[in-house]
Amino acid sequence: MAEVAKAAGVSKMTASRVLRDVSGFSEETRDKVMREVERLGYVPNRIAAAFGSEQTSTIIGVSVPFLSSAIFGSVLDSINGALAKFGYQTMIGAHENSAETEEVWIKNILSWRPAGLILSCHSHSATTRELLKAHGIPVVEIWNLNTSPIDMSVGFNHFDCGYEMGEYMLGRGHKRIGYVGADAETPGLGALRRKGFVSALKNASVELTSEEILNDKSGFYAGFYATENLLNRSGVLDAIYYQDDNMAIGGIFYCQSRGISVPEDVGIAGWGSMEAASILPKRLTTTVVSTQALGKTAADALIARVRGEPQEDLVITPTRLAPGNTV
Amino acid sequence: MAEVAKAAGVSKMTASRVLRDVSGFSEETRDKVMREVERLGYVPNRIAAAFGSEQTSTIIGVSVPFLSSAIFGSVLDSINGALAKFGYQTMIGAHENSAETEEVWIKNILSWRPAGLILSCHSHSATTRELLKAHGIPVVEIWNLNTSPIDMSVGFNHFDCGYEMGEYMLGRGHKRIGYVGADAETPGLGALRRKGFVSALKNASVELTSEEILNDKSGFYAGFYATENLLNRSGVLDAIYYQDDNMAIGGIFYCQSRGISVPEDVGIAGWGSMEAASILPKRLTTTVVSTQALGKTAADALIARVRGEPQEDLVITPTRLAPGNTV
DNA sequence: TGTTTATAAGTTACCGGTAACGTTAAAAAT
DNA sequence: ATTTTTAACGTTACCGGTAACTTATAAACA
Repeated sequence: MAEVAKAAGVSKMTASRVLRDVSGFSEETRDKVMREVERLGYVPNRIAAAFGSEQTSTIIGVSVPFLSSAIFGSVLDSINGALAKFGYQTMIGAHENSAETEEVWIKNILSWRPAGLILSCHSHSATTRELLKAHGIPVVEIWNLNTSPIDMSVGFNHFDCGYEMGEYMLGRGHKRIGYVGADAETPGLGALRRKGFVSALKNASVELTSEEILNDKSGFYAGFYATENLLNRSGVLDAIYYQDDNMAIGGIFYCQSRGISVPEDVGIAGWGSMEAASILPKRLTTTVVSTQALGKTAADALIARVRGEPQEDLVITPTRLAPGNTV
Repeated sequence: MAEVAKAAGVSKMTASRVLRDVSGFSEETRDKVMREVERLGYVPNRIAAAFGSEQTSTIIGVSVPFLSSAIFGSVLDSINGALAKFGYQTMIGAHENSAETEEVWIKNILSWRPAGLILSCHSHSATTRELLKAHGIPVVEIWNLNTSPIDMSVGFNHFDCGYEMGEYMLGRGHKRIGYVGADAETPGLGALRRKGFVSALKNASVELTSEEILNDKSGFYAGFYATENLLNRSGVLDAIYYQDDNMAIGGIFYCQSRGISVPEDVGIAGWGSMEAASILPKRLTTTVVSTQALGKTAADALIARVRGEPQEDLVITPTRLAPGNTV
């Protein structure tokens, strides 16, 4: 910048002012400086800027369970787009549903003095909570609505999603009901939906007949395979609730391959309105969620807090049970 | 750090040495310093570190078309994991298959003085190429093997993938052949596979009978819908090559919904060995690719270059045509 | 014993910006 | 004509580490 300033015949400080577009320079000076910036191909050094102004950087840390998850990918896209628009850079982390991995990542990212963090879908270690509180950095926890957040929480109410689906299935007259999930060792929020689901059944004095929770990651084949296990083990079921749509689709395919009709022989419901469901011959009964809305809301909330604007601590992102033709 | 040093009764410099684990201190001193680090909850300031050591930062920029794409998500996971292991932070960007968006992102990330960049799946603007060459920063271009890369290239040979599939289809006796793609306005590398495919047909004096390239993003429903358009327009086809597996699956479902048998009435092939194909009743004919291998290879290549270790400029990630039961 | 060598520190200057404050000259108010 | 205000700059110090150098101490050696 010193070079640019010298070439433009002004002081470093004036060049800095022009580049940051703060007040204190004339139009004429701006032109002179910008011309030299262009000519010399000057690329500002944000490291020095972040360092010089005792402020935090324009980095925002975003952590998700896996980057390969389609549904979180779409949340990430939405967050990243919203943040980029306001001049923030996204630093990502994949915590793999482990509080330790998350803690390591958080320690790392805090050393970059980020302006804020967006954490998803995991309960944090004690150290993590302390660290974040001590730094007083804006944090949005997303995915599940957390009623006692570190700072802010934007998310779906997974328990209610499950509860609602439980009531719906009972309402359709089902009695022998199963559940299919994944990630047994590192439970995500599917576990919370299951809890809500089971709770709805309990209220009607119905027990979960059987369940199959794999150790694998969720996916089409996991759903296929788990359904096979479940049905082999428990015999006839009226309906099965799946951790998510992809697993439910796998279940539908298993049934199809064995000549089991859906929903006549067994009802199937998922969660998450995932894209794959769009090609099924029957519309999948599921809970519709907007990952776009979630991501944007979370990013906006974080930016508001960073800028010191008023912002609710809790924002629920609505979900809707969409009855299809599979239950 | 000054506080820590003072508390430990050593100089700032010694504390710095301990924290970076470079030589020049005793075990006793390390213990003293580390104890105070723990006690005071010191989190190092990497911004100051990157600034102080005229070096580049430990940030690595990674740009992909979309974060919501399942296949790139898996590449990202693999890259991020490999980079994190070596103490690098990933800054992501989504270029949405636009050279301008990419350019804006690159200018932004360069202001963070990253140690290196991983760019995917897009030809760059002239300004971008100049900027990167001028900065002399290590760059790996991934996804497609680029024979004249800015710096390094790690990828699949998309043209050959298409060519191979073209030959395979001809070998199965198909003559009236169609193509289905997406992203017409912002073509990715599906366009290159199509080119290879068409080229194989041409070599056997076969013209592409018909094609349907949507403006939408690729996906199950896009494949479903595009197949409907294609078949309505061109009547009977022997086989269809799809931009990727997800679209091919959509195509299979369209056929199923209309009572068209695969592969008896029409053959269907995709690309990318995507997870969804695992639940199909028939194994999908496709090209198997390893996104894991690609990501890890790219990250390793970049780190090698950053560290000044010897590293090939071009690394091809092998692909394999996997004949299934759909062609 | 004196000299060399290795190890463990401390000192100083500096990285490239920005905050805070000081200066100047022109415009506005009295 | 003088004072006050304001916009447009310039100066200086500083952010929190690290590189490069210097110094102190102890061990190894001729």
